[in-house]
Amino acid sequence: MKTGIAFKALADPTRREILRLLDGGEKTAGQLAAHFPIAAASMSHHFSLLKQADLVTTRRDGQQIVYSLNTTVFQDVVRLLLDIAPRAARSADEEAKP
Amino acid sequence: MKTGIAFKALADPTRREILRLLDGGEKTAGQLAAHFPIAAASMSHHFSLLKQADLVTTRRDGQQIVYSLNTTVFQDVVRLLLDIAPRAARSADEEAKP
DNA sequence: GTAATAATTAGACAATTGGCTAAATATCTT
DNA sequence: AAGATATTTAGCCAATTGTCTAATTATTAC
Repeated sequence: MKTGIAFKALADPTRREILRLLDGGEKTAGQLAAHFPIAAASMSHHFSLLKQADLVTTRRDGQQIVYSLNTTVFQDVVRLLLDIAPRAARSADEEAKP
Repeated sequence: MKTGIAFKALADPTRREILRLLDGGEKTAGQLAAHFPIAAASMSHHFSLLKQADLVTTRRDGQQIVYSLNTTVFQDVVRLLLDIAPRAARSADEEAKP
């Protein structure tokens, strides 16, 4: 699994925000880009990283590329984070859904 | 909160492993360093980052510096990750403790 | 098939990163 | 106070990162 890449992907605030937006439902590259004061090309670079990490999937819809959150892999990452420090995580876990 | 820094701290495999070791209990800088094929000074740099992110705390015990996992902040990070994609996280969460 | 729109790729740039060695600091032992 | 041990700080370097503009590819509309 591409764990390392996933953590790196999460290290950037823009990419975290992209994932946040995608959790609300799939969006086109353009729709996503509109949320940031960054050149489209730079956004594309972020998309590429997220894809490498398998955190998002894409499909083409005509002229547009539609991005979706890969929930499966996102879940894997959460689990891996919990694995790093199961003890510490335990109580966060408890509190997460009371 | 220093969220961004925490995610950056997690982006490096060496640092993730340090946290993993610390989840087993506090350890001195030397004990931690012994687990890696990296110069002590380089390890010190990693420690410094983890401290900046508040993921570890330190105390001096004679000649040694003892590192501990800051479970509180680690939990915060887990929560923040869950916040990025609550929908996606939900099922990971479910499965985490059956 | 030509022009317009959406997105990506290519190449350049400064800034950051992770590693190193050497030097500095802090503590303990004698 | 001098030497040994543990750790950190200071510089240095190559590799990676995040951004940009310009050029390219893919699709749609005329």
